[in-house]
Amino acid sequence: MEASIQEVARLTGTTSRTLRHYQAVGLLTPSRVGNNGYRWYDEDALVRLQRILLLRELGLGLPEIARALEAHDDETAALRRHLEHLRAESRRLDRLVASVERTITAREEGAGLMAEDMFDGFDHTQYREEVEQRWGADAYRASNDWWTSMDAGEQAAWKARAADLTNAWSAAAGAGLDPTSDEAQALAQRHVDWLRSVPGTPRDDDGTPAAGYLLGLADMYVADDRFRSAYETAEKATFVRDAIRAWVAANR
Amino acid sequence: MEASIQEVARLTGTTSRTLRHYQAVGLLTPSRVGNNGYRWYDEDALVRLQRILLLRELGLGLPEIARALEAHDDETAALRRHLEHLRAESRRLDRLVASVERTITAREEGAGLMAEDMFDGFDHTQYREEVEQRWGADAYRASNDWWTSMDAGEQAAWKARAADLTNAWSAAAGAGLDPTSDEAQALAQRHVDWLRSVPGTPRDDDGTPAAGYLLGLADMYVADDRFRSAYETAEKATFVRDAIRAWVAANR
DNA sequence: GTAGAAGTTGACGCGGCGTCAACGTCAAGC
DNA sequence: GCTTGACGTTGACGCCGCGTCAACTTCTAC
Repeated sequence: MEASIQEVARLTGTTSRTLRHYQAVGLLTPSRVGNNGYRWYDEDALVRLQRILLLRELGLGLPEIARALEAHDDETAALRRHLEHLRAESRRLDRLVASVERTITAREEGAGLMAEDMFDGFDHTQYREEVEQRWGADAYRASNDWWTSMDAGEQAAWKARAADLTNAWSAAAGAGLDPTSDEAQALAQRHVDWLRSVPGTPRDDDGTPAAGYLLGLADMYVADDRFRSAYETAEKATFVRDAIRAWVAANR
Repeated sequence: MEASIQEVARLTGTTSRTLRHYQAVGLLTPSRVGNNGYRWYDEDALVRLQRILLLRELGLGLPEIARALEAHDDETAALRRHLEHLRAESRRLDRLVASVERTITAREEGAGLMAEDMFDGFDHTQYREEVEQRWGADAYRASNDWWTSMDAGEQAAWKARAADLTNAWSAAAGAGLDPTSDEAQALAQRHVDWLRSVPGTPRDDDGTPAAGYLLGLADMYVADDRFRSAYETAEKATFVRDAIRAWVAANR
């Protein structure tokens, strides 16, 4: 009629440690405790344990299980609440998976766009003439030479950095921030620093990227399909443009 | 050029506590520490922090982030591993959701089958005559009276108990256990105890459910479509039958 | 009497920080 | 020069659900 703690553990496929824990948190009290301290469980305790284990298998936390077992007919309600919770978790995971997939893709291909077409981009857009007039037609060749001189590992690292920057922009834009906020301006600073590290970038006398170049680039992010798609939506590309414009206004 | 810990926190949308933690786990070291102990972060540290935060947003753990940042071009590989992990988690959640849904359904409807048709079931099957001959035609009426005499709360509690038993059977059968294993026999014991608590159950002189009744019931779980579907598959219903048969053989 | 199985309590550990607590530092205003 | 308040520091506990020692007692069988 009564079972020892190990017998209960074997019967239910759990461990004695777990049973002690359940007692510690007030979830399952042994029906009897011998004067030697041994715990004994009767039929009722076993049934209660089964219900606990069932709810646990369904993913409920111990405190919720305790609450559900208090008011007996409230269990279905608890399950329904839990179901909502699980569904929300599932959606969160799905979004995460999509995010990771996008990041991997960005690092493999999108980064290439940033890295290789960032300069090349001018060749295909309405800005071409203007840019060539201002900074000369060999800016592309210079950057291309720089790029092809790196080995695969260096290129990969550089791509990753570019892709992360794109991702950070996307996240900031998606968070509903203001383009003039601290975070956005910090990103703009990173963006400028990143351009600064790129040979072929047109510069002012002090070596920093030229204000006109930055503004032209910012406009292009919105106007050019390929860049716009790198930032996912037109709204996000606009956010990037406005943040860079604000940065130029504040720092030049 | 350098930012204080709070400035960094504001810029990146995190907290100073987090930055200290990252230093404690060796993930991000301040570029400089004043002789007053204050931490200062430069451009490089900020870039590293951004990459950390990106990976964290994607759900990677701090140790994995540390590893990914060690070997720079290994980040994409880390993301790919992480993606697999996330997908597995997603599948697990989906299974959980399905399980919870099934349990709720079982408690609402399936339990009704156990509770109301458990006896009624005889009326529709090939076992009707046999059962009526052995235990009398008024067994159903007795149990029906008992059932209708409970209020809604009592009925709900009883349904939940019945549904849990069904669920436990389903889980045990799905786990690939042997019908004669300790766990399966514990379930059979619960099943018999449960029948024992039901008025109208044919009994032996000692008040326990009659062996013949148990065996008939066990056969019916496999033979009758409605019971078989309560246990989801024919294999699971067969598992229940075999476990009950083994229990009868061992205890009667 | 002794070995071995099974029981006990007590404690740390995990992940990623949030949240006190208790105290030092620095710039600004009186 | 003193106070005030913002900002900095280190240190420690808490969360969740137990797994996993450790150190010890109790029961059972030979």
